[in-house]
Amino acid sequence: MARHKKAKQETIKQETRGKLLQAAAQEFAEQGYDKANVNRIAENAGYSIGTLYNYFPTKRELMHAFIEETSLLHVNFILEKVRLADHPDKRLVVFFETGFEFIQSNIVPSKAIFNTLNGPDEAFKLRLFQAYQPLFQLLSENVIGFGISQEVFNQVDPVETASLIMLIYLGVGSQFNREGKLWIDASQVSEFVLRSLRKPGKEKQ
Amino acid sequence: MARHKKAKQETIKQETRGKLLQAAAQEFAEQGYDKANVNRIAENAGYSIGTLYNYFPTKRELMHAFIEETSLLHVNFILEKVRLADHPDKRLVVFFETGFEFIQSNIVPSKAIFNTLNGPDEAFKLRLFQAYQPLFQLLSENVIGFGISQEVFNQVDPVETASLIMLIYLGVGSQFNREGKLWIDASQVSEFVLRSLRKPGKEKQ
Amino acid sequence: MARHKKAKQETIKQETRGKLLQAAAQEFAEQGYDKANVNRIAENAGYSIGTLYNYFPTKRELMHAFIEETSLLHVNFILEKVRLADHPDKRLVVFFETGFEFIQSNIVPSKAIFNTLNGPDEAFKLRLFQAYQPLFQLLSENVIGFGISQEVFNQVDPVETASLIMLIYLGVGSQFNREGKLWIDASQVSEFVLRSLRKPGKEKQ
Amino acid sequence: MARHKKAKQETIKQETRGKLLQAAAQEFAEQGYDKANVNRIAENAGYSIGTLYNYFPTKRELMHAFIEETSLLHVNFILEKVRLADHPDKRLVVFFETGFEFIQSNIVPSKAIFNTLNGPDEAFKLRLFQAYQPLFQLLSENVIGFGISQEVFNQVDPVETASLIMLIYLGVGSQFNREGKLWIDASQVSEFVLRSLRKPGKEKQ
DNA sequence: TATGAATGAGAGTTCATTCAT
DNA sequence: AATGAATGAACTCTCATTCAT
Repeated sequence: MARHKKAKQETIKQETRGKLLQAAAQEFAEQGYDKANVNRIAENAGYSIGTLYNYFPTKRELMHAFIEETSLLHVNFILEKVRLADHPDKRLVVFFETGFEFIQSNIVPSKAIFNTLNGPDEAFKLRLFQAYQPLFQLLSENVIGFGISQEVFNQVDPVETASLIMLIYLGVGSQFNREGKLWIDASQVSEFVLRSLRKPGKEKQ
Repeated sequence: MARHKKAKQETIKQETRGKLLQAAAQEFAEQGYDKANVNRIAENAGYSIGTLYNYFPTKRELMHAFIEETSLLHVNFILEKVRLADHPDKRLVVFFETGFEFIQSNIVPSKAIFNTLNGPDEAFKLRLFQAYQPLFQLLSENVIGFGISQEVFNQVDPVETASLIMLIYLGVGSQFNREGKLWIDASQVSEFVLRSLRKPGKEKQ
Repeated sequence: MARHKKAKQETIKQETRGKLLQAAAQEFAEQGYDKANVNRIAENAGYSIGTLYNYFPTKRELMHAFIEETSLLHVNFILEKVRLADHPDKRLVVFFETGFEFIQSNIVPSKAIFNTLNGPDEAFKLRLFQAYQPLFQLLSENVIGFGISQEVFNQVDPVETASLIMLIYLGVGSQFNREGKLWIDASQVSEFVLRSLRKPGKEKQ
Repeated sequence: MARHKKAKQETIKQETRGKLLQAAAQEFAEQGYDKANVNRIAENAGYSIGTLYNYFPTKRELMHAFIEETSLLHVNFILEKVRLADHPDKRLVVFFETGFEFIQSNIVPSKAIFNTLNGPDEAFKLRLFQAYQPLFQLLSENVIGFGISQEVFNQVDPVETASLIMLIYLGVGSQFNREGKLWIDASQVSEFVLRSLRKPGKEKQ
């Protein structure tokens, strides 16, 4: 087989895979993992059920692939932007801003992720926690730890505080209306958190 | 039928119903609603499937009954205790303390409730939100609004802030290990929140 | 036990039995035998399921009792009236008149009977055919045979013709609207049949 | 997919559907709708229960499909033949002849249809009445109305008389023995009806 | 590479019947 | 004579998965 033909086939495969994952996200978001129907996923993606099974050997593997794919995008999107800020306050603000921005422009997969995050399946949860580990580390080291070392934030436990902030982020993020609008502004959330973190007398002007 | 006989039958019914609901809580907690198996619930409760269906006409109704029952206990447990405190700070502390206490002494039903709260079923969520409405009202009026009027708390939006606190409460509460131990102390959580709420210069000694 | 007490008990039993049969008729009429629910029958009769089973050992037996009871009333009602008429024409007219009259004043049990008559259960059908045998005999002997011997009717096969007339009677009788009104008059039906039976030149004036 | 492959698959589907419908007819005929067992239908057709449900989404839909299919055959079979006759007498004779012929060569589905026609399910009945509407129209217009206009038949109400004839047809047709033999000849039935319809002095030689 | 007809274990639900009271 | 809580076999329907084409 000619080399260019192989490359073309590869492209086709990636496209098919992408469409299937997108349809899976939709289904997982609407129905949750347990009620999600693989036949319907294949159909909505425009392929036969046989094709889906050529790409993902089981329903669980499909879910795994979806988790991996989405969380990677999610994490990278936030990571890049946060690191550009230099002040601890600014980093926290950017964290919530970009985080919510990602959610709002990816409502469907985000909803599926949030459902899974609080669902009963421990194996899925573990995968998600691992996938979101970089975000957690970013918060505890590059935001809170950084803020403490800069003497801008109170002497709190970075790990526990990072957990609380993650929890707030995910809690707020998981509640949006049908248009993907959150019920609270990113700025208000960061305000709330910063008031708790900042050393007295160190308020930003 | 003799009066005492009727009363006795009523007792029997309540006992059966209770056992079934308890087994349901266990199953819902372990499996989530969709994977929960009504046959297993009946069996674990020590009854046949027919008996379960004599008490609850569908799996959904069983879930509804469980939600109603548990959330009522949960809400009342917190409500009573919080109202006894007179200082806004104290009320918030008591809110988290009694809240987490309830969760720790009712791990199984709590887990089922938290799963549902973030699950894909909107109808269940609605029921839960309605059931937890009193708790939300307590926070926004009797804690935050009260704190603002006492000039102890900052001039924040009581409703939005109550939402954030509920979210923190539920987020923290939903993550406990097998023994029902939370990963963070109630006192640390209230510390975090109070630092954000308190007016500068109004810290409790 | 005193004799009058026994008699009183007997009366109570008959009353209970009657109410149960009435409720059974209603249920059989609305649902057909297979979908009929014995628990519902007991409930609608105002008794517990246990009581129903004290009177009728199985659902089938309940049906049998209902068939026996109703068909006996039905047959006797017609038999008595038809025999009073002396002219063959008149007998046929009375047959349809009293037959439809019975149906209209007993819509509920009649509907149940007609359903059963054309239902898939051969055992029930057999019972019904036996129960309606007297009516069939009345037609073939006392109406058609009588008409032929009186040289008023054509020389037809009395048995086959009786079957056709029974069929017409039951067919017409099984189609009434909600108020029990038939779609055709008894007189029109007997007209139709008499035109076929009567010898030319023997029309009644 | 190659064109001939698609066509082949279509053929397979039609074959499977046909076998399932045939097995359904058998089961409906023997048991009636309520006691009919879909698992048994699938098994007797030589397929798994899953396959049956790939073709018919519910038991009711299976029944609907069966009704539609069978009644169409039944009606068309009679319609074509009756229209070929030119004399009103002949048309009635042909109506009964071809009607009973169809029943005798399709005993199983016919039995299922007759059961349904007199069963308790109003929705099924409605469908059947609609499906047999053309036959009814044929009788009232092309047979009876035609006979009256030709001055061969008495001045009867065409609609009511058509109903009576339909009723006789269905009543006679629904009673056959195990070999599908009816208890009366088509000729005897048409004799009976024609004697009632024909104008005096217009008897066919 | 893509297809989709076929599968069957497993789920929720019904209801005739029992029996201790 | 009357009760009704309890039973469990049987039923309809779902859907992840297979495999021959």
